[in-house]
Amino acid sequence: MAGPHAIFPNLRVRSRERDLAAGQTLFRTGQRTIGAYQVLSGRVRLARVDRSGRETVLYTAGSGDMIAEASLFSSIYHCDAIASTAAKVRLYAKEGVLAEFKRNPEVAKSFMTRLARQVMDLRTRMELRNIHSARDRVRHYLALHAGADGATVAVKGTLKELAAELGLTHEALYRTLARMAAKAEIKRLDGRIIRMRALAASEADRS
Amino acid sequence: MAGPHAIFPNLRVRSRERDLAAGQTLFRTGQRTIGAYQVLSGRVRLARVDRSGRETVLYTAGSGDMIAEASLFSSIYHCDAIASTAAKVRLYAKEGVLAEFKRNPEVAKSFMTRLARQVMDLRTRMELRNIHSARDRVRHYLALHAGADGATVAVKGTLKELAAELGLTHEALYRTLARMAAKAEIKRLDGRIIRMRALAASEADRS
DNA sequence: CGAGTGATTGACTTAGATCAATGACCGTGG
DNA sequence: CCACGGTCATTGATCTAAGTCAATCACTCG
Repeated sequence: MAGPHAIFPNLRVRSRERDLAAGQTLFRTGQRTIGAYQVLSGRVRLARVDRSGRETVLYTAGSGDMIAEASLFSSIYHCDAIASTAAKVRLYAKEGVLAEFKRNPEVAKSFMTRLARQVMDLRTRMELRNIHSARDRVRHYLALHAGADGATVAVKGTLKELAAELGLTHEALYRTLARMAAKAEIKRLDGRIIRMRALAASEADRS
Repeated sequence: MAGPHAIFPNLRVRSRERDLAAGQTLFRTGQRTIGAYQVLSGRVRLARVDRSGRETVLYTAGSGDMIAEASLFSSIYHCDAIASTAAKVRLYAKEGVLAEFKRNPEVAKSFMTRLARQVMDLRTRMELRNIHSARDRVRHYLALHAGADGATVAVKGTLKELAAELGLTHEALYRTLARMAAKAEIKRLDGRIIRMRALAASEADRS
């Protein structure tokens, strides 16, 4: 959970913090947009309610995540935002941000950069989720997150969190890592995972 | 596949079409960026090659998808782009686009809008992929894509494509739909799926 | 009219989800 | 200072839904 860094690091865009109790609504579909938010702590879910009255979760934002970016370019919110846990959020007021974009193209550019990176990240994650085998998913993740040496992967946060990011149950992840370690495909030291034989890892696949 | 609409509908940003043969490289990691591309037909994959020489696919772009948006803000490409099939792409030259952004904030804004929407879309898809049960995944999808009446879902493309989007095998999708239809949870007419009893769909879950 | 593809269904297998239990750690309040 | 409640890490046993392989039928396209 690296402490959430500000969305607009370079400049003082008008922003305001707000605390939410669990279950509290941040905004609702149809309300006029006042800006985008960054979740500083806790979890906030975006959801839509269909005609039948049941809620469909679109996304659950955790610490550091931004929500309602698109609201900067729209006059009303298109989904509801509700705090799933007690949470703290920072509001970036729409007019302030847009005015700053117009005034200062560099800020607009850095925001676009941020969005573009997010798109890439998300696509990468999607591709990961398309891999069905837990082992291959882990391999893919390790390959993508290897440090400069191509072998060492620093695990940020807990393994449970990693499991969630990989779309696996934590048990499945533990087992997969254990099996890979048993086969000397990886080694584990404290918070790091070392990929051994990054080469030639396609054969010898008996459990 | 709905004909790909131009990325910059409003104005004539310098763009150029290019045809790729299957297997042909569009760009490689480390090359200087010349711009972003939109895939007009065929499929282009983004991939990284790890130190061991094996390729990890980050994303496969189909007709209408944009790739390398982030390259507009970076001086080098960070992954390889290779045509998986014969393909046609449109290049939006970096300088032209960036200059236009600076000159015309509205264009920048519309591009940001596009990126923001993409982020939201991707997050929504991610949330979908977090659902493990095929049936619930289909339900979630239907709820999200219901038309104005809250019940009718127009299926764009083939069911196989839908299966891919849902992250299911086509067999699994066929079976799930068949089962839901058998239980009168949905009805199917030509290309549409009608959600019956959108309400009260949580009980009665025997196969 | 055959080749290619989508849609569909059957049979079988298995990987991963689920349920469950244990040990290590950690902070905290009494 | 230590016992207790909570969470993470780990492993075992079991079950089932979804993947895999395979076959069939309907269509469409040259």
